Amino acid sequence: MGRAPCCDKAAVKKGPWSPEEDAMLKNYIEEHGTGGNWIALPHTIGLKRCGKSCRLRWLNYLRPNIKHGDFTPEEDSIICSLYISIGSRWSIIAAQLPGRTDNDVKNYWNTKLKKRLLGRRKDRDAHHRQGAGAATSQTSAENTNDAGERALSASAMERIQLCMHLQELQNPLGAAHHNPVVWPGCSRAATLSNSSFNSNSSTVTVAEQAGRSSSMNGHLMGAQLEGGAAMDGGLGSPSSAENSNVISMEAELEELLYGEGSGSGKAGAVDGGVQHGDVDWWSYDNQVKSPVGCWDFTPETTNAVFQDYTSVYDI
DNA sequence: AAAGAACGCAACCGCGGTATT
DNA sequence: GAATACCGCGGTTGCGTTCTT
Repeated sequence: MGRAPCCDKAAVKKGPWSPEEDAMLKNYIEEHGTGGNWIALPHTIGLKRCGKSCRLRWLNYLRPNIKHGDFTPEEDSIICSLYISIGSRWSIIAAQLPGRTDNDVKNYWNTKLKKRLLGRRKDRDAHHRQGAGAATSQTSAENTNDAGERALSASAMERIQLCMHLQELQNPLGAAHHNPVVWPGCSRAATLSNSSFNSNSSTVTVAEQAGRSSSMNGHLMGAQLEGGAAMDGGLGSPSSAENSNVISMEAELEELLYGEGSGSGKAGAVDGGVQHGDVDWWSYDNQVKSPVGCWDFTPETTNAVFQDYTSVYDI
């Protein structure tokens, strides 16, 4: 038995909101509140809109104190850091940015930040494929790579790349993959109240929030470690069995990230990890002054952000 | 100046979680 | 405990705008 539709699709208007509709909704909610029932609200007002649509319009546009326009470097920093930590949990990330909505943050990440940070990945991939193609024809290793790309969500891949970069900044010789930010199950849960990212009104337990959803959308753990090795959102250090799985996972990730025979996973890494392979795929433009110049803040700032997270996760 | 491509944003869709009956 | 209804979230789409050729 399927779920009943929340509204009569044929009877509701779709598409952009008119100023009149905005005014009706805004006036009513400011005067009466939502009444705790978004589905009934449009009928009450006389709007030919779906209740969900009204809710979205209110939350993303009409609500007081909504901030529109450019994001500040501080906001960029928070978004990047939280994305690394918890992935595409936009509502949680937006909660740390007063006046920003999850939709705003999501759009900003997808259209600006992601491109800025990962824009060079295509180049790297193209370069990698070209090299592999020159050595052999379609190898099984390459096929494995492709399968891995499918298995790992884009979100997970991005987080891995970002974390490796940040860790290499902090410790160029260290194992970038031993990062509880990427492997949240490896460390104890901690709250953002210890970090610089807690809002005035709410303290978000990132690990809890991240583990709350059984689906773990876009999360590496959910995608790759289901079964015996699954690490369930942070309940202590992994067992030795888990460790061995993590190690094999790391090997797999190295394979995915750097290709066959990458060894330590640092193949081609130079100058504090700016480059992987032959492409400085973290750089945004040619005027990069620091390895993270694309973020418009200094390596010190970046390290501070990372330090926040290492402390949050009690490394 | 025109056409096509790329971009950015608002809105929609579908699903999972949770409260209620 | 099961069925139902609603809420909230993340992913995706559609379309207007801007940029490039």
